[in-house]
Amino acid sequence: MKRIHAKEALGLDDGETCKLGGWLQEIKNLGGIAFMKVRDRSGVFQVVLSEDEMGSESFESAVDIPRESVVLIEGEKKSTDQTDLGFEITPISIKVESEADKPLPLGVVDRVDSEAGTRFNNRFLDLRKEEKRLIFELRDLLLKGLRDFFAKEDFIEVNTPKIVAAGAEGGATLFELDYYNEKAYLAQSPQLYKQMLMSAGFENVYEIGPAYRAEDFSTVRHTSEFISLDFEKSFIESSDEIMDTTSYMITHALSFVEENGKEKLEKLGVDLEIPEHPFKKLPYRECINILEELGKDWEDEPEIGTEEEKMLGEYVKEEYGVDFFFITEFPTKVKEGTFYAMRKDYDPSLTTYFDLEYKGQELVSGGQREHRYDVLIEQMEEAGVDLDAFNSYLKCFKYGMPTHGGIGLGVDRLLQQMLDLSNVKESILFPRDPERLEP
RNA sequence: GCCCUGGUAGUGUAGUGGCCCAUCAUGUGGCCCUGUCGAGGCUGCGACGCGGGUUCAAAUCCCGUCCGGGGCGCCA
Repeated sequence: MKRIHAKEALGLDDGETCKLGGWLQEIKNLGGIAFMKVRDRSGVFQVVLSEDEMGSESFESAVDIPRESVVLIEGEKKSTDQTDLGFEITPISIKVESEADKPLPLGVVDRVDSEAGTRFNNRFLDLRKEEKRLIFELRDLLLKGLRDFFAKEDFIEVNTPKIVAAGAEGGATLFELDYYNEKAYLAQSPQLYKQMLMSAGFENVYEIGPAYRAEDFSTVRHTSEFISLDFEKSFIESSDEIMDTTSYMITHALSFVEENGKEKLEKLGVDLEIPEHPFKKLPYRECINILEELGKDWEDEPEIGTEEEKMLGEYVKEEYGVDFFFITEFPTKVKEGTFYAMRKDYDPSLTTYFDLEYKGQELVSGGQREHRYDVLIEQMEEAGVDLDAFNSYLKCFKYGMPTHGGIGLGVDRLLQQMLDLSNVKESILFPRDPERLEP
């Protein structure tokens, strides 16, 4: 007999036999009668064990099965109003496919909390909890929603190398590795490759892939390995086009999640607000003014740091009732390392670069790139970049490069903020940070 | 990199110099219980991260070390 899920058994007639399988969540033994709670992907079903009907020996061996063992139950379906799913199983046979050790290093349904470190050390058990699995089912919907948008907008999905010879930014955040006796790095960003594809004439591309940063951080919004969504568009007139695409993309993806994940969102208690296109734009300089009005006082140069981001997030929420807003026209000084950022013609102290903030946290960074070879070289020299390391990148600017721009978005952060998760690591199956390489 | 916090049974905690051969819960073992769903009752098991030091006395104070959590910088 083929094994079916608990939800499917719901459709069976009373008295029909079926085979169900899953993880033995708990046994409530009342003496003479006992109830097994078995969990599969679709839900938790109940198996009724009666000593009178089974005989003492099989009753005793059944109630002795350790929690979280994998069991296969063949039995008769019986409707009842005494369980959540509306039925229970009277077993004909109970097979232990894989017995769980005792005690569990992490309780799946225990009435005590566990620390995040303990949970991540035993992530396979942690992920058995419905509320954890739902995060990843919603992540799946989010990625589907994003891909759905790009398909509609005529973008092609690409994959660029993750083993690279040079980084997009400074060297301090690069993971170094040995590449056939040559020095190589894990890619921080697909930035330079996306640009080369613009020169190749692909026009609209996007990539969803890992990015690596060797930063020594300790925050709830950083990880050493994250999934970056990057897109790049050619023949743009200004960075406004990039911002437009970004806000369409996000409204589309969040609507997709809401439409297809209503029940999941509800189970997690998330009230997902779908933003309206276009998103609010606040120039950097204006943000500084707002912050000053809010009572912010700088000793030196005014800057938008983490605290300021949160203040601005609260401000736009109150003032405009929105979770998303762009900080535009980043000063060239703030974007010092970003040598490929195009500056404003009318004021080279400003760039075309912007950030997108979601609930007071940085989610996206992007802008128009400098496509003019000579200007790019100047900016690289100014940034103190070793030009030789970027030969293969620079070459593509010499033989026909259209105007272009794009963004990088932290997918894990988007999910984190969307579901109000306390730490970005909760949105990653097996997160990496300076202290964690396993599991 | 700087700063703040913490490490006590499998899990989560109480205990800040003697009242601690360490509290409670959960778990786990044994026993009782025929409709549980945070089942219930009785009973047992199980821990002070590591190394030094101070003291008559250290889970508690000091130093070092290892390992968590968080803030800032930085960033997606």
